[in-house]
Amino acid sequence: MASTLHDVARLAGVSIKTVSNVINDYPHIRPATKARVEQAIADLGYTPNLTARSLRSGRTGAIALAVPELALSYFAELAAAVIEAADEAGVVVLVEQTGGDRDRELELLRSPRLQMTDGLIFSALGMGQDDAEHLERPYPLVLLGERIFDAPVDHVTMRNVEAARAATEYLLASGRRRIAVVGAHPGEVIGSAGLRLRGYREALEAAGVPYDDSIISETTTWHRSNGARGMRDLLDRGVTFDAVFGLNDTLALGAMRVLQEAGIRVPEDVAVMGFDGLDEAQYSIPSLTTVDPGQRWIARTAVATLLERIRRTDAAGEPRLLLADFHIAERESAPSEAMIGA
Amino acid sequence: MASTLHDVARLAGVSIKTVSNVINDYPHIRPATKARVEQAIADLGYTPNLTARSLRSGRTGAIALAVPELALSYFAELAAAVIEAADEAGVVVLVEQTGGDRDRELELLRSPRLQMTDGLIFSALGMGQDDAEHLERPYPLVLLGERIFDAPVDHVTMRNVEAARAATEYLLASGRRRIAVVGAHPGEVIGSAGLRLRGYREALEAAGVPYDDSIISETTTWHRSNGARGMRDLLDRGVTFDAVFGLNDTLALGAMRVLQEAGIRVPEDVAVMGFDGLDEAQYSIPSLTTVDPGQRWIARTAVATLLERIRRTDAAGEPRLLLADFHIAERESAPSEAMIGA
DNA sequence: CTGAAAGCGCTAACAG
DNA sequence: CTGTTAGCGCTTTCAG
Repeated sequence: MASTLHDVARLAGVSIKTVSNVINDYPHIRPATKARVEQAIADLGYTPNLTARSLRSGRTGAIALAVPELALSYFAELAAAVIEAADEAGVVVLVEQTGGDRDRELELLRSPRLQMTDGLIFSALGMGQDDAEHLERPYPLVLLGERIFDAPVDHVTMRNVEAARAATEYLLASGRRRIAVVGAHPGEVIGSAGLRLRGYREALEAAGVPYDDSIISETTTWHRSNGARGMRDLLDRGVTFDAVFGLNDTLALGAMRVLQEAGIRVPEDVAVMGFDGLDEAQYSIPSLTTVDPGQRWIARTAVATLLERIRRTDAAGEPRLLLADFHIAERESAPSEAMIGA
Repeated sequence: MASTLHDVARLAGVSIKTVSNVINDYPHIRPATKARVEQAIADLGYTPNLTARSLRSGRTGAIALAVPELALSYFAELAAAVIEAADEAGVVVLVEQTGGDRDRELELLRSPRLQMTDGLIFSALGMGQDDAEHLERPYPLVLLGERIFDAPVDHVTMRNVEAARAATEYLLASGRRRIAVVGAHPGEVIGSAGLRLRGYREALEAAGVPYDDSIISETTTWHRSNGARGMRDLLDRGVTFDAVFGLNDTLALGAMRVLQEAGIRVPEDVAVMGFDGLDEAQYSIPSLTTVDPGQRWIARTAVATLLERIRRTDAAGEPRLLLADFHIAERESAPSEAMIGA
């Protein structure tokens, strides 16, 4: 079926090595020979067999990306950015879904399937700090997410605490004092929820505003329905608040919907702030003010770091922690002080 | 580094063939031998080298999925479903993004990278009917989408015309007569926009409602902002309508936002209908009535069909056209007749 | 039931 | 500048 180096060599009347040289454009080849070989390649429609090349070189030209769930916008956007960055580097991406399940994550880390790739970008969600050791494998790995820190691997992530603190400060600066939270994880310290809640508390404390857990709503997963449910809980409790901080955009959008159903005006009665900087946050009604934690930078940096590790596997160097810059995307659901003044 | 069959064979004191037999659980092995080999495998932490296996067998255990853009919810959900189905079959998925660009789609079809996979699920968007011939390749391929029909490949897709017709009939049945459309593609006959518009026209005609192109808004791409812009156009034209059919959910959501900004009540003044059955359509305010064209079925069927082709590449059989069932997901933005009566 | 050996298509020493 | 050759690690006849 497909032609091989031998076929090309035979047709061009040269040896297999010469053909190989042409393909990998080895510098010293007589132009005439080169032309003859190229002609033969064209005639046969020859393409090198990548599997054979992989076996020989130990490189596949593919990387793996593991995320909890592609259908979650955050991970879809992450995957899109990773694939784009990889494509620019001439590398393809194999995408795995773990469902955010610890066992499946651990299983993936030991999976022989990973041999089909040169390295892994791993967005952990189910695993916790105690599982850090499982990340130590003789295989290029870049960790994303905020479930595990100080593991012996490169880690690209966002400034959760600082970004959540900035978001809360923004709400405080706009005059809000009773800021409810949707999406807290019971007792969590590390992890997106725990860290963001910490940033929230730090901002309150710095401003001298008391922390009140009656306006903190907890949920396990971060789908839109959870944001809606969380807000319903808050309303049912009969507590008062003048702002809501959704620990991610999806939650904030769900919460905003319930607010509006209840006849509460956004932002006049209650301001809403999200976290993630999703595309769709621009198109809700009202559009969602959110903190963009630098996801595209994270994707690009993860790919660059992984490829770097793959290239120089020998001179490993210390594992690095790389943190993205964040910024607040001010929109309608939570205008800044200035806008209110206007 | 990694141990090989030879290492295992040496440790177990058997030949390499015996080890291979154990791994591929060949039936007739003496239990004692088998146990000894398994012990050696465990001791060495041996895992078979998949690249070598691929070279030998000609199979990679991976398939490719090409979509325009993962950040579009529709394709993210499609990819999630494809990966899940593939995973159940023990196959991994390499995801490529084409940007919906014809040249990149054609390039992908000839890409040597595809050798790293056993087959391709190809969601074409930029290519048109005239490019059908390019799909005829000596490589298992399943086509998705509605840009190309009657190509010599398996094609899994939705009933665009019928589903759009049903959506329109639903609006007509609920008493709407002036149904605007957002997202039409100028002059398109085949393709999602063209086919869905045809279904729309068929329904109007059957009901004796005149088609009026002053309430048809055109757009090239199908992002949320296009839906918003389309609706603004309609409002600027000063035309009247009592319903909007967004040719996909994203457009419908964008359009709905603009309606509400303009103080037009949904569904009281204008009903809104989408197309795609996206998860997020459940969480908008109001929730979006939409037609679910059977995307999950499409994903599962595409994977099953592709694996089937890969398995029996010899007895090819005729290319098949597989069409998903659709249904209308009735929600708040467009209540049915019955609901209005209630 | 198990061993020996060929070869998938390619790259890279090593010769010439 | 180009040819020969030895594997990468595995599967698979073909013998025993």
